[in-house]
Amino acid sequence: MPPVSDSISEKLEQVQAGRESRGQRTRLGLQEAALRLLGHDKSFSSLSLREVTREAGIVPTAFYRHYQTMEDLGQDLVTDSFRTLRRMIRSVRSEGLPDGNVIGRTVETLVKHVHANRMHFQFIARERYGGYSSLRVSIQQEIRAFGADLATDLARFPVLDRWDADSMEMLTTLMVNAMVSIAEQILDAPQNDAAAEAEIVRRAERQLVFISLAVPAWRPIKAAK
Amino acid sequence: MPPVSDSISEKLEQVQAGRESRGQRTRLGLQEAALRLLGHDKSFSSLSLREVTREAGIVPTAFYRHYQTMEDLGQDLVTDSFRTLRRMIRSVRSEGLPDGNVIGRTVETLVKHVHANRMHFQFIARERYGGYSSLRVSIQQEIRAFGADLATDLARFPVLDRWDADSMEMLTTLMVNAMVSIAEQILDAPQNDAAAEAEIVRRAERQLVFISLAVPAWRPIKAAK
DNA sequence: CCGGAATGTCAACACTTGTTCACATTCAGG
DNA sequence: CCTGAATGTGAACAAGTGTTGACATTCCGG
Repeated sequence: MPPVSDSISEKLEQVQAGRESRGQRTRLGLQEAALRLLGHDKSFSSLSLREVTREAGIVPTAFYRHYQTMEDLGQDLVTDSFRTLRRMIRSVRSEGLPDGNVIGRTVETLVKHVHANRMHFQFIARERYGGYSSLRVSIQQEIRAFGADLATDLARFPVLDRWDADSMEMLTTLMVNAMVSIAEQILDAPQNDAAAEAEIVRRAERQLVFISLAVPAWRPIKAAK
Repeated sequence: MPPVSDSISEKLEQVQAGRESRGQRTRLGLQEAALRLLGHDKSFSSLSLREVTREAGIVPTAFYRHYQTMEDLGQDLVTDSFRTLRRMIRSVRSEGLPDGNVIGRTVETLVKHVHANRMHFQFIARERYGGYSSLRVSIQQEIRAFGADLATDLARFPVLDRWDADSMEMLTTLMVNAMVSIAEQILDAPQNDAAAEAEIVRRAERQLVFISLAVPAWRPIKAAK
């Protein structure tokens, strides 16, 4: 169970022998090198091709065997990062219907996954509004898709299944924004500071509880269609 | 009434003659040049010293007469951007107590000011989670301060004046996040597309109304102090 | 008006960058 | 096994970068 490469191995469907080809391996190496460099303060857009290849232990020209430009590498990172995100929400969904406090469990899993995929989340946070515009729109699209997923999940709740699409979208964007904010706070908090992190979690849960309080009071205009 | 320089002229209190000194002028020129370049897709961190001086119509070495490093220029831009933000909230506050729908007026003023200071807001959005870490923390501090301002404003409302500080902070961060999100959406929307913008405003108002619906249901634990 | 501080200019440096080309190595399949 | 494709390597280029030092200009206060 290699810790990272499985996210890649899913990608190649036509390679019958489970081993990744050499190309795929260094391709992955480039992605990991970029993520590693991103941790150290810089943003992806201010990351040079040579820097990445150097970190990946490869000569600059070899880069072109895999990507035409740095922007393409970024695209790969976007899709990969959101693959892990989707996996997360899938795991939450599979834990059955709301029995305990859903909010607490959701926040907990979110935090756990942010830690497990720290660099991917960092990349997303940094590129969401900075750097290459193509990456920006990709990220926005993926976030919207994530919100849609969340909507189908929420539709299984007692009251919400009667809501119109517009109201649903409003609620999900509100929650997605909250979750994004949580992830960013976790990333900015000092690592291995359990107290600070607990405080963040506490506040996040209070926020979500507060939001949920508005649900019964909302009158979704279903006839407006 | 020079459109931009007034935000700077406030700065110099010891210059008695209303005219800015040559130094202040080119200093301002550098800031404007940076903002101008930022509009064209790049982020501040991936902006070279020479690029800025070139845009400002100045030789690279002259830069050092005003700033020690690009990061310092960024700091100036941060404080300047938030000066306009504070001015905005002040204007909303001075419009008297809540008579009409507060939410509508707030969103409207926000959108107006985003347009009036488009490049400043763009800078903030881009650097909030990218690039130089020193700028990141400055921005976070300023945003927190903005939330505190909002809290004192909200404390004049009937119900909220009984809330404890913790609950107040939760509410303000929720609203600030919403406003930040609005600003970012406005920035990303195609300019001069009134329809798209109206849609954004509509959604934003619905979100804020929704949030406000939770207020009566919330039980602030004041004794928890 | 004049002398010193503030500001701006020019030339040069040592580096890094993206991209190219020709050449070496590795690999997979007939 | 051997051939062609995939992948990696090395040298070289033109251009851009941050920073330095010495020199010119502008400006303001005594």
